[in-house]
Amino acid sequence: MEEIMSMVVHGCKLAKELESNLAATMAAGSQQQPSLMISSSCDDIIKIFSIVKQRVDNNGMVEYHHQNQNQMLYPEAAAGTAAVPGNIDPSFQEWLRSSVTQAMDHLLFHKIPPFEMEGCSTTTRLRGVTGGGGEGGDGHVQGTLMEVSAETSAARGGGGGGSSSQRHRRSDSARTRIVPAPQFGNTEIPPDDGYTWRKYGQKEILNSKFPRSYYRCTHQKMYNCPAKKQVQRLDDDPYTFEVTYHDEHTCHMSSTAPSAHPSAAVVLPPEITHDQMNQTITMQQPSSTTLGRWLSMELGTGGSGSGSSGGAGPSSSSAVRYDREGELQYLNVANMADAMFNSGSSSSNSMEFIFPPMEDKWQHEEKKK
DNA sequence: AAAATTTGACCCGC
DNA sequence: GCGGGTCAAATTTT
Repeated sequence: MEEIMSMVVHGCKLAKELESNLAATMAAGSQQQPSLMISSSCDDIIKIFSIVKQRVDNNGMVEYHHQNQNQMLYPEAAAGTAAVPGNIDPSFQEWLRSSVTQAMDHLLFHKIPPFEMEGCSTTTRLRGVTGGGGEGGDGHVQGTLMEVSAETSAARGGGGGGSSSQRHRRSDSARTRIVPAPQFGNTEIPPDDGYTWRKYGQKEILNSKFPRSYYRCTHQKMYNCPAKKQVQRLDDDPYTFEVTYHDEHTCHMSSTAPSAHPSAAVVLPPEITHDQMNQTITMQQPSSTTLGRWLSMELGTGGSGSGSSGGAGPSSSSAVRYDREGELQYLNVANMADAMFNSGSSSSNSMEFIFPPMEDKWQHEEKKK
Protein backbone atom coordinates (compact mmCIF):
# COMPACT_ATOMS: atom_id res chain seq x y z
CA MET A 1 0.00 0.00 0.00
CA GLU A 2 2.58 2.51 1.08
CA GLU A 3 4.87 1.23 -1.58
CA ILE A 4 2.26 1.88 -4.19
CA MET A 5 1.74 5.36 -2.88
CA SER A 6 5.42 6.10 -3.00
CA MET A 7 5.56 4.82 -6.54
CA VAL A 8 2.75 7.14 -7.50
CA VAL A 9 4.63 9.99 -5.92
CA HIS A 10 7.75 9.00 -7.74
CA GLY A 11 5.88 8.90 -11.00
CA CYS A 12 4.53 12.32 -10.28
CA LYS A 13 7.99 13.59 -9.58
CA LEU A 14 9.20 12.27 -12.89
CA ALA A 15 6.32 14.00 -14.57
CA LYS A 16 7.28 17.17 -12.83
CA GLU A 17 10.87 16.81 -13.91
CA LEU A 18 9.74 16.26 -17.44
CA GLU A 19 7.68 19.38 -17.23
CA SER A 20 10.49 21.56 -15.96
CA ASN A 21 12.97 20.09 -18.41
CA LEU A 22 10.48 20.67 -21.13
CA ALA A 23 10.15 24.30 -20.26
CA ALA A 24 13.91 24.67 -20.10
CA THR A 25 14.35 22.96 -23.42
CA MET A 26 11.75 25.13 -25.04
CA ALA A 27 13.35 28.22 -23.64
CA ALA A 28 16.78 27.12 -24.85
CA GLY A 29 15.56 26.84 -28.35
CA SER A 30 15.49 23.87 -30.67
CA GLN A 31 19.17 23.05 -30.81
CA GLN A 32 18.69 20.35 -28.24
CA GLN A 33 16.76 17.19 -28.92
CA PRO A 34 13.56 17.59 -26.94
CA SER A 35 11.88 14.63 -28.53
CA LEU A 36 14.46 12.20 -27.23
CA MET A 37 14.28 13.55 -23.76
CA ILE A 38 10.49 13.57 -23.79
CA SER A 39 10.34 10.09 -25.14
CA SER A 40 12.59 8.55 -22.53
CA SER A 41 10.94 10.46 -19.73
CA CYS A 42 7.53 9.35 -20.87
CA ASP A 43 8.73 5.78 -20.97
CA ASP A 44 9.85 5.98 -17.39
CA ILE A 45 6.61 7.56 -16.26
CA ILE A 46 4.52 5.05 -18.12
CA LYS A 47 6.47 2.17 -16.70
CA ILE A 48 5.98 3.36 -13.18
CA PHE A 49 2.28 3.95 -13.55
CA SER A 50 1.85 0.65 -15.33
CA ILE A 51 3.39 -1.11 -12.39
CA VAL A 52 1.21 0.86 -10.03
CA LYS A 53 -1.85 -0.04 -12.03
CA GLN A 54 -0.97 -3.71 -12.00
CA ARG A 55 -0.41 -3.70 -8.30
CA VAL A 56 -3.53 -1.75 -7.62
CA ASP A 57 -5.57 -4.10 -9.74
CA ASN A 58 -4.28 -7.03 -7.78
CA ASN A 59 -4.50 -5.29 -4.47
CA GLY A 60 -7.24 -4.68 -1.96
CA MET A 61 -7.35 -0.95 -2.33
CA VAL A 62 -10.80 -1.09 -3.73
CA GLU A 63 -12.79 -1.04 -0.54
CA TYR A 64 -11.50 2.31 0.49
CA HIS A 65 -13.22 4.61 -1.83
CA HIS A 66 -16.73 3.82 -0.81
CA GLN A 67 -16.33 4.93 2.71
CA ASN A 68 -14.22 7.84 1.69
CA GLN A 69 -17.04 8.93 -0.46
CA ASN A 70 -19.16 9.62 2.54
CA GLN A 71 -16.73 10.72 5.15
CA MET A 72 -14.43 13.25 3.69
CA LEU A 73 -12.68 14.01 6.90
CA TYR A 74 -9.44 13.14 5.20
CA PRO A 75 -10.14 14.00 1.64
CA GLU A 76 -6.52 13.98 0.68
CA ALA A 77 -6.20 10.37 1.57
CA ALA A 78 -9.47 9.68 -0.10
CA ALA A 79 -8.27 11.22 -3.30
CA GLY A 80 -5.22 9.08 -3.18
CA THR A 81 -6.88 5.80 -2.51
CA ALA A 82 -9.71 6.43 -4.85
CA ALA A 83 -7.42 6.07 -7.80
CA VAL A 84 -8.56 2.60 -8.64
CA PRO A 85 -9.14 2.01 -12.31
CA GLY A 86 -12.37 0.37 -13.08
CA ASN A 87 -13.72 0.64 -9.60
CA ILE A 88 -13.73 4.33 -9.20
CA ASP A 89 -16.92 6.10 -8.52
CA PRO A 90 -18.18 7.67 -11.73
CA SER A 91 -18.88 10.93 -10.00
CA PHE A 92 -15.32 11.07 -8.87
CA GLN A 93 -14.14 10.50 -12.40
CA GLU A 94 -16.41 13.23 -13.56
CA TRP A 95 -15.14 15.52 -10.90
CA LEU A 96 -11.56 14.83 -11.82
CA ARG A 97 -12.26 15.42 -15.44
CA SER A 98 -13.86 18.75 -14.78
CA SER A 99 -11.24 19.72 -12.28
CA VAL A 100 -8.60 19.45 -14.93
CA THR A 101 -10.38 21.84 -17.15
CA GLN A 102 -11.13 24.08 -14.26
CA ALA A 103 -7.48 24.35 -13.54
CA MET A 104 -6.91 25.10 -17.18
CA ASP A 105 -9.41 27.84 -16.91
CA HIS A 106 -7.63 29.16 -13.93
CA LEU A 107 -4.42 29.24 -15.86
CA LEU A 108 -6.03 31.32 -18.49
CA PHE A 109 -7.34 33.90 -16.13
CA HIS A 110 -3.91 34.29 -14.67
CA LYS A 111 -2.70 34.86 -18.18
CA ILE A 112 -0.11 32.17 -18.02
CA PRO A 113 1.39 32.17 -21.46
CA PRO A 114 0.79 29.10 -23.52
CA PHE A 115 3.88 27.43 -24.67
CA GLU A 116 5.34 29.22 -27.55
CA MET A 117 6.03 26.95 -30.43
CA GLU A 118 8.55 28.09 -32.92
CA GLY A 119 7.21 30.82 -35.10
CA CYS A 120 3.87 31.00 -33.45
CA SER A 121 2.91 34.19 -31.78
CA THR A 122 0.84 33.77 -28.69
CA THR A 123 -1.25 36.71 -29.60
CA THR A 124 -2.43 35.34 -32.87
CA ARG A 125 -4.56 32.41 -33.77
CA LEU A 126 -4.10 29.04 -32.27
CA ARG A 127 -3.77 27.15 -35.49
CA GLY A 128 -0.04 26.64 -35.48
CA VAL A 129 -0.06 25.52 -31.92
CA THR A 130 -2.62 22.82 -32.08
CA GLY A 131 -2.01 21.71 -35.58
CA GLY A 132 1.48 20.56 -34.86
CA GLY A 133 2.31 20.69 -38.54
CA GLY A 134 -0.82 19.08 -39.81
CA GLU A 135 0.66 15.64 -40.25
CA GLY A 136 -2.51 14.20 -38.89
CA GLY A 137 -1.06 12.91 -35.70
CA ASP A 138 -2.80 13.13 -32.40
CA GLY A 139 -2.25 16.80 -32.78
CA HIS A 140 -4.27 18.00 -29.91
CA VAL A 141 -2.23 19.91 -27.43
CA GLN A 142 -3.86 20.29 -24.10
CA GLY A 143 -2.99 23.08 -21.82
CA THR A 144 -2.80 25.60 -24.54
CA LEU A 145 -5.10 28.43 -23.81
CA MET A 146 -5.31 31.94 -24.92
CA GLU A 147 -7.50 34.88 -24.82
CA VAL A 148 -8.14 36.85 -27.93
CA SER A 149 -10.09 39.96 -28.52
CA ALA A 150 -13.66 39.67 -29.61
CA GLU A 151 -12.78 41.63 -32.68
CA THR A 152 -10.26 39.06 -33.73
CA SER A 153 -12.71 36.26 -33.53
CA ALA A 154 -15.47 38.23 -35.14
CA ALA A 155 -13.36 38.52 -38.22
CA ARG A 156 -13.43 34.76 -38.50
CA GLY A 157 -14.51 33.22 -41.74
CA GLY A 158 -13.16 35.82 -44.04
CA GLY A 159 -14.33 39.05 -42.60
CA GLY A 160 -18.01 38.75 -43.13
CA GLY A 161 -18.78 41.94 -41.39
CA GLY A 162 -18.92 40.48 -37.96
CA SER A 163 -21.86 40.87 -35.66
CA SER A 164 -21.06 44.02 -33.87
CA SER A 165 -24.57 44.59 -32.74
CA GLN A 166 -27.50 42.29 -32.42
CA ARG A 167 -30.91 42.38 -30.88
CA HIS A 168 -29.61 43.31 -27.50
CA ARG A 169 -26.70 45.52 -28.11
CA ARG A 170 -23.77 43.87 -26.48
CA SER A 171 -21.93 45.55 -23.77
CA ASP A 172 -18.36 45.44 -24.92
CA SER A 173 -17.40 43.02 -22.24
CA ALA A 174 -17.18 40.19 -24.71
CA ARG A 175 -14.10 38.10 -24.20
CA THR A 176 -13.16 35.35 -26.54
CA ARG A 177 -11.06 32.49 -25.41
CA ILE A 178 -9.55 29.60 -27.26
CA VAL A 179 -10.04 26.50 -25.22
CA PRO A 180 -8.88 23.02 -26.10
CA ALA A 181 -11.38 20.24 -25.76
CA PRO A 182 -10.90 17.86 -22.90
CA GLN A 183 -8.28 15.39 -23.91
CA PHE A 184 -10.17 12.66 -22.19
CA GLY A 185 -13.78 12.14 -21.51
CA ASN A 186 -16.35 13.85 -23.58
CA THR A 187 -14.55 15.93 -26.14
CA GLU A 188 -17.80 17.18 -27.54
CA ILE A 189 -18.20 19.69 -24.82
CA PRO A 190 -15.85 22.50 -24.00
CA PRO A 191 -13.97 22.29 -20.75
CA ASP A 192 -15.85 23.20 -17.67
CA ASP A 193 -15.05 26.73 -16.60
CA GLY A 194 -16.39 26.47 -13.10
CA TYR A 195 -19.81 27.87 -13.76
CA THR A 196 -22.99 26.10 -14.58
CA TRP A 197 -24.51 26.97 -17.92
CA ARG A 198 -27.79 26.25 -19.55
CA LYS A 199 -27.86 25.85 -23.26
CA TYR A 200 -30.56 27.92 -24.85
CA GLY A 201 -29.78 27.72 -28.50
CA GLN A 202 -27.71 26.34 -31.27
CA LYS A 203 -27.21 27.74 -34.70
CA GLU A 204 -25.54 26.82 -37.89
CA ILE A 205 -23.14 29.61 -38.69
CA LEU A 206 -22.26 30.69 -42.15
CA ASN A 207 -18.82 29.55 -43.27
CA SER A 208 -18.46 27.37 -40.22
CA LYS A 209 -18.50 23.62 -40.23
CA PHE A 210 -19.77 23.39 -36.73
CA PRO A 211 -22.79 24.96 -35.14
CA ARG A 212 -22.49 27.60 -32.48
CA SER A 213 -23.99 26.86 -29.11
CA TYR A 214 -25.46 29.48 -26.88
CA TYR A 215 -25.36 29.22 -23.13
CA ARG A 216 -26.53 31.39 -20.32
CA CYS A 217 -25.93 31.16 -16.63
CA THR A 218 -28.10 28.55 -15.02
CA HIS A 219 -29.02 31.04 -12.34
CA GLN A 220 -30.02 33.77 -14.71
CA LYS A 221 -33.52 33.86 -13.39
CA MET A 222 -32.79 33.25 -9.75
CA TYR A 223 -30.07 35.83 -9.45
CA ASN A 224 -30.56 37.91 -12.53
CA CYS A 225 -27.17 36.82 -13.69
CA PRO A 226 -26.58 38.16 -17.19
CA ALA A 227 -23.59 36.01 -18.03
CA LYS A 228 -23.68 34.24 -21.35
CA LYS A 229 -21.29 32.38 -23.49
CA GLN A 230 -21.09 31.14 -27.03
CA VAL A 231 -19.16 28.03 -27.87
CA GLN A 232 -17.97 27.07 -31.27
CA ARG A 233 -15.54 24.51 -32.51
CA LEU A 234 -12.90 25.82 -34.83
CA ASP A 235 -13.29 24.75 -38.42
CA ASP A 236 -9.74 23.69 -38.82
CA ASP A 237 -9.23 22.30 -35.37
CA PRO A 238 -12.26 20.48 -34.02
CA TYR A 239 -10.38 19.76 -30.84
CA THR A 240 -10.41 23.40 -30.03
CA PHE A 241 -13.29 25.58 -28.96
CA GLU A 242 -13.69 29.25 -29.28
CA VAL A 243 -15.63 30.41 -26.28
CA THR A 244 -16.97 33.93 -26.20
CA TYR A 245 -18.19 35.26 -22.88
CA HIS A 246 -20.63 38.09 -22.62
CA ASP A 247 -21.31 39.95 -19.42
CA GLU A 248 -20.05 39.03 -16.03
CA HIS A 249 -21.54 36.67 -13.56
CA THR A 250 -23.38 38.37 -10.81
CA CYS A 251 -24.63 35.20 -9.20
CA HIS A 252 -21.38 34.54 -7.38
CA MET A 253 -21.69 37.87 -5.63
CA SER A 254 -24.85 36.78 -3.97
CA SER A 255 -24.50 35.28 -0.56
CA THR A 256 -26.93 32.61 -1.60
CA ALA A 257 -25.31 32.05 -4.90
CA PRO A 258 -24.88 28.47 -5.78
CA SER A 259 -21.52 26.86 -5.72
CA ALA A 260 -19.22 27.57 -8.56
CA HIS A 261 -18.65 23.91 -8.97
CA PRO A 262 -21.39 22.15 -10.87
CA SER A 263 -21.35 19.12 -8.65
CA ALA A 264 -21.43 21.11 -5.46
CA ALA A 265 -24.94 22.41 -5.49
CA VAL A 266 -24.96 23.65 -1.99
CA VAL A 267 -26.92 26.67 -0.94
CA LEU A 268 -25.31 28.38 1.94
CA PRO A 269 -26.85 30.56 4.59
CA PRO A 270 -26.34 34.25 4.03
CA GLU A 271 -23.93 34.74 6.88
CA ILE A 272 -21.36 32.48 5.36
CA THR A 273 -18.52 34.40 3.83
CA HIS A 274 -16.80 33.60 0.62
CA ASP A 275 -13.88 32.01 2.38
CA GLN A 276 -16.14 29.97 4.53
CA MET A 277 -17.95 28.87 1.49
CA ASN A 278 -14.74 27.68 -0.04
CA GLN A 279 -13.95 25.66 2.99
CA THR A 280 -17.39 24.23 3.10
CA ILE A 281 -17.21 23.13 -0.47
CA THR A 282 -13.87 21.56 0.08
CA MET A 283 -15.17 19.55 2.95
CA GLN A 284 -18.35 18.49 1.30
CA GLN A 285 -16.99 16.84 -1.76
CA PRO A 286 -13.89 15.32 -3.16
CA SER A 287 -13.39 18.58 -4.86
CA SER A 288 -10.77 19.30 -7.42
CA THR A 289 -8.78 20.98 -4.76
CA THR A 290 -8.26 18.04 -2.55
CA LEU A 291 -6.37 15.95 -4.99
CA GLY A 292 -4.52 18.95 -6.20
CA ARG A 293 -3.52 19.96 -2.74
CA TRP A 294 -2.55 16.46 -1.82
CA LEU A 295 -0.49 16.07 -4.92
CA SER A 296 1.11 19.42 -4.47
CA MET A 297 2.13 18.50 -0.98
CA GLU A 298 3.38 15.15 -2.06
CA LEU A 299 5.34 16.76 -4.79
CA GLY A 300 7.04 18.96 -2.31
CA THR A 301 5.75 22.27 -3.51
CA GLY A 302 3.88 22.97 -0.35
CA GLY A 303 0.60 23.87 -1.93
CA SER A 304 -0.54 26.50 0.46
CA GLY A 305 -4.09 26.50 -0.77
CA SER A 306 -4.76 30.18 -0.59
CA GLY A 307 -2.69 31.32 -3.46
CA SER A 308 -3.38 34.31 -5.57
CA SER A 309 -5.34 37.24 -4.42
CA GLY A 310 -9.01 36.86 -4.89
CA GLY A 311 -10.86 38.67 -7.55
CA ALA A 312 -14.25 38.88 -9.06
CA GLY A 313 -13.17 36.95 -12.10
CA PRO A 314 -15.05 33.85 -13.04
CA SER A 315 -12.54 31.42 -11.68
CA SER A 316 -12.33 33.21 -8.41
CA SER A 317 -15.09 30.98 -7.24
CA SER A 318 -13.03 27.90 -7.53
CA ALA A 319 -12.83 26.34 -4.16
CA VAL A 320 -9.16 26.72 -3.48
CA ARG A 321 -6.51 28.43 -5.43
CA TYR A 322 -2.96 27.50 -6.18
CA ASP A 323 0.17 29.18 -7.24
CA ARG A 324 1.22 28.68 -10.79
CA GLU A 325 3.63 25.92 -10.17
CA GLY A 326 1.16 24.00 -8.18
CA GLU A 327 -1.43 24.37 -10.83
CA LEU A 328 0.80 23.12 -13.55
CA GLN A 329 1.70 20.08 -11.57
CA TYR A 330 -1.87 19.60 -10.73
CA LEU A 331 -2.75 19.73 -14.38
CA ASN A 332 -0.18 17.24 -15.43
CA VAL A 333 -0.83 14.83 -12.66
CA ALA A 334 -4.55 15.09 -12.99
CA ASN A 335 -4.25 14.38 -16.66
CA MET A 336 -2.23 11.35 -15.91
CA ALA A 337 -4.68 10.18 -13.30
CA ASP A 338 -7.53 10.84 -15.64
CA ALA A 339 -5.86 8.75 -18.26
CA MET A 340 -5.49 5.95 -15.79
CA PHE A 341 -9.09 6.13 -14.71
CA ASN A 342 -10.34 6.16 -18.21
CA SER A 343 -8.36 3.11 -19.00
CA GLY A 344 -10.98 1.14 -17.20
CA SER A 345 -10.24 -2.50 -16.67
CA SER A 346 -10.45 -3.48 -20.29
CA SER A 347 -7.32 -2.02 -21.70
CA SER A 348 -4.10 -3.79 -21.11
CA ASN A 349 -2.10 -1.41 -23.17
CA SER A 350 -0.54 1.18 -20.97
CA MET A 351 0.33 3.41 -23.87
CA GLU A 352 -3.18 3.35 -25.03
CA PHE A 353 -4.69 4.49 -21.82
CA ILE A 354 -2.21 7.27 -21.47
CA PHE A 355 -2.64 8.37 -25.06
CA PRO A 356 -6.02 7.15 -26.21
CA PRO A 357 -6.74 7.18 -29.92
CA MET A 358 -8.57 10.45 -30.23
CA GLU A 359 -9.42 10.07 -33.86
CA ASP A 360 -11.60 7.07 -33.30
CA LYS A 361 -13.45 8.84 -30.61
CA TRP A 362 -14.23 11.75 -32.82
CA GLN A 363 -15.41 9.59 -35.63
CA HIS A 364 -17.56 7.68 -33.26
CA GLU A 365 -19.11 10.82 -31.90
CA GLU A 366 -19.71 12.23 -35.33
CA LYS A 367 -21.43 9.10 -36.50
CA LYS A 368 -24.07 9.45 -33.88
CA LYS A 369 -25.44 12.47 -35.64
C1' DA B 1 -41.29 16.53 -10.86
C1' DA B 2 -37.78 19.46 -11.94
C1' DA B 3 -34.05 20.66 -14.65
C1' DA B 4 -31.68 20.58 -18.87
C1' DT B 5 -31.48 20.13 -23.82
C1' DT B 6 -33.22 20.33 -28.48
C1' DT B 7 -34.94 22.73 -32.20
C1' DG B 8 -38.00 25.42 -35.13
C1' DA B 9 -39.79 29.97 -34.98
C1' DC B 10 -39.22 34.56 -34.20
C1' DC B 11 -36.83 39.07 -33.75
C1' DC B 12 -33.64 42.51 -35.04
C1' DG B 13 -29.80 44.88 -37.30
C1' DC B 14 -27.61 45.29 -41.53
C1' DG C 1 -33.83 39.06 -47.33
C1' DC C 2 -29.98 37.28 -44.73
C1' DG C 3 -27.57 35.99 -40.76
C1' DG C 4 -27.01 35.77 -35.98
C1' DG C 5 -29.08 35.73 -31.38
C1' DT C 6 -32.97 34.47 -28.50
C1' DC C 7 -37.40 32.42 -27.25
C1' DA C 8 -40.19 28.80 -25.91
C1' DA C 9 -42.61 24.44 -26.61
C1' DA C 10 -41.44 19.75 -26.87
C1' DT C 11 -38.57 16.32 -25.47
C1' DT C 12 -35.11 14.12 -22.75
C1' DT C 13 -32.53 13.50 -18.66
C1' DT C 14 -31.82 13.45 -13.77
